[in-house]
Amino acid sequence: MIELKGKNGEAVQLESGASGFELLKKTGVQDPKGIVALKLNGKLQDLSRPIHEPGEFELIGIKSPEGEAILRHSTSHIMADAVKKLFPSAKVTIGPAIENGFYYDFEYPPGFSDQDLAGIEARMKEIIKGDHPFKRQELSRADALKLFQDKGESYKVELINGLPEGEPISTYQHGDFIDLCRGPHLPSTRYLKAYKLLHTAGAYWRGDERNPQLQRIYGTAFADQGDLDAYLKRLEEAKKRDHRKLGRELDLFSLHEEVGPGFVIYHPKLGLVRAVLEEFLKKEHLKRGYQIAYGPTLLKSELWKRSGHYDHYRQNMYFTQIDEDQYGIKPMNCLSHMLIYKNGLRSYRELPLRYFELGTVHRHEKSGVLAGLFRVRAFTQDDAHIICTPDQLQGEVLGVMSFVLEVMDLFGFPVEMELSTRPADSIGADQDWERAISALDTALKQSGFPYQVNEGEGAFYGPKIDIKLKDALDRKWQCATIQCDFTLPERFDLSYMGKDGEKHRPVMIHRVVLGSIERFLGILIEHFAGAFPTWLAPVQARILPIADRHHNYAGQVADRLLEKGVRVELDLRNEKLNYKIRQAESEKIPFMLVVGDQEEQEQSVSARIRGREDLGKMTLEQLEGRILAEARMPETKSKPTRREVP
RNA sequence: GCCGAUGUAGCUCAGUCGGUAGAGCAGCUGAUUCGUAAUCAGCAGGUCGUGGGUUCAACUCCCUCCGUCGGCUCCA
Repeated sequence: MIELKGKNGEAVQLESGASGFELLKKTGVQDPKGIVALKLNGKLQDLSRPIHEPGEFELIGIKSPEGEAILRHSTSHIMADAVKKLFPSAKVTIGPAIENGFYYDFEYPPGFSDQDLAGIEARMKEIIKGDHPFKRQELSRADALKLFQDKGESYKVELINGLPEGEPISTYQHGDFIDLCRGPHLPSTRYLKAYKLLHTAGAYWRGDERNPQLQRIYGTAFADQGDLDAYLKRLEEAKKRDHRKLGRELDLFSLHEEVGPGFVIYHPKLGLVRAVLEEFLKKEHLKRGYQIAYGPTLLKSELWKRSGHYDHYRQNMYFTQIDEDQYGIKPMNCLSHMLIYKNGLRSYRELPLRYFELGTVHRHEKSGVLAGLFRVRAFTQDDAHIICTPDQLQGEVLGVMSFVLEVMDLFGFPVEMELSTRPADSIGADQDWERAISALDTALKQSGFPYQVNEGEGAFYGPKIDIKLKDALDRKWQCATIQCDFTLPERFDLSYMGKDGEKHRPVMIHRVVLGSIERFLGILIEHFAGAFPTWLAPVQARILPIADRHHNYAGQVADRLLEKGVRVELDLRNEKLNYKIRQAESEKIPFMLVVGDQEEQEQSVSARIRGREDLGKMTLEQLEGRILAEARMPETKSKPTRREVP
């Protein structure tokens, strides 16, 4: 007999070698069918596996994150089974659970189309009905190789050969379908109640574009139909908020085949939002001791060679010729800022110098990655380069982090942080990289924020902290980034006079807060579903007179608000109030101000707020107070920085 | 760039078996002067993404290219 302890301290006596099912019975859990696996001493395993060791156990419910992952992984096996039955020439590769679902990659040169999905789903249904248990088997490397070689599953053979010595090799079988797999899995196919295949896609074997392209099928599965429906509804909701759709409907921006892919045309409404956002950014940067700079779009290729961009970033750059010289169109804003710094002798007393530029950059992105405002070929960054002494580096990184957090907080976005280290294609000395990484790492630790490390994902000139925000639909977006750079100061021979009267090398931080204005606007559009907060709304109030005889008074109300800087529009069209309201609502205008006989007599308005009901009548003073409170540009809590003559 | 899908009026979408296009909304004109999500009537609007091919005849079938969408790789 062995003793197992549950999470809540309950002890269960079990015969050594008994299965998880027996353990399940002994715990007397309410809904045994809702338990899909077991965690034994921290390791997940199938319910069917025998238990030999005492220790701690945890029952994994189908609705828990781990349970859902198991459910989805098993669903991918069942789908692979169905695909092999319908398309016997398809070769299986890998099929993991992912966030919100799963996929399975097949080598199947004819490719699957979305029409095939219904057939595959139907076949899956039959397999599920068969109530086949998932059976685990461990086998020797030689047996495993033979098994999959005989089946002609060359990708599985490659995977087995890649497994480290000593790692147990296991297969899972349900019905007559066997797959190389670590597990664990559902007890049987019947546990799968709610699933849906979503779409097909191409994907490279092992994610490398030099490898053959496989056919991927994405799907998802949930514990019950309700959860699946809720998820599908969320996808629908996301579709409704798609900034490309709203961009058209709200007349915000457009992209044109005749202009070129990835080049955004701002319509006046989004132009206004952008202008307000940029004003906000300028204020916040000035407040924090940044100085505004501007550089040209074209710089001679010689300069890009010096910076390393020509050798390491050329495939993303555009070049052009002027007279005898080749010029590069800037993909980053740093070079001009380097030249500002170099324009004179610098003293340690001047540092840190923080150059801020709303700089428009052009990058040659692959055609397949372009998407609305999210991924474009020309975009404007709220970019800055901080040049400081090595001693100041840590503090500056922390300063940028708190800047980003304050701004994200103001918009109401939660954030996540990531640290990216040295990539394969990079420049600079090892020791500089180490110093830079440790500077960022220390700053992160000091901030107390949890973070994840992405090995080899840094920029070619230095490591970076990426800050990702989460929007209203819980989707993550890369916006802010803080990059540490020792090599550009080296390449441009930047220096400053130290206290000791010697020349020293400064370090540099590249950083953006919102990142790309285009991307950030796209995120805002989706986050707010097009209903911008009043301070950003292109039109803040619209005045809706009931009949022609109220036009004069409507004009007076408009003038009064206009004088206070409110963005007001008059709807003097010969239409019924209902029509005007409907239109103002669909244009997401925050304040709708109805004026008729009563209002004119009382010198008031009847206000309606977007998405809500009638607020009732209010005097013009009340109205002004209310609108101005919402229309004022918000500010982060940081106090302005003093400036001294160095 | 690669895999798959897709492209008809400003927008959303019909268009059968191949016989050169239709609706709603938006627009314009007129009537209506109206109290919290669409007043009525009339008019106008399209080189069916591009170029080529098959055919007596192509929005429809085939090929090319371009754009877009979903992914892969990449990324702010």
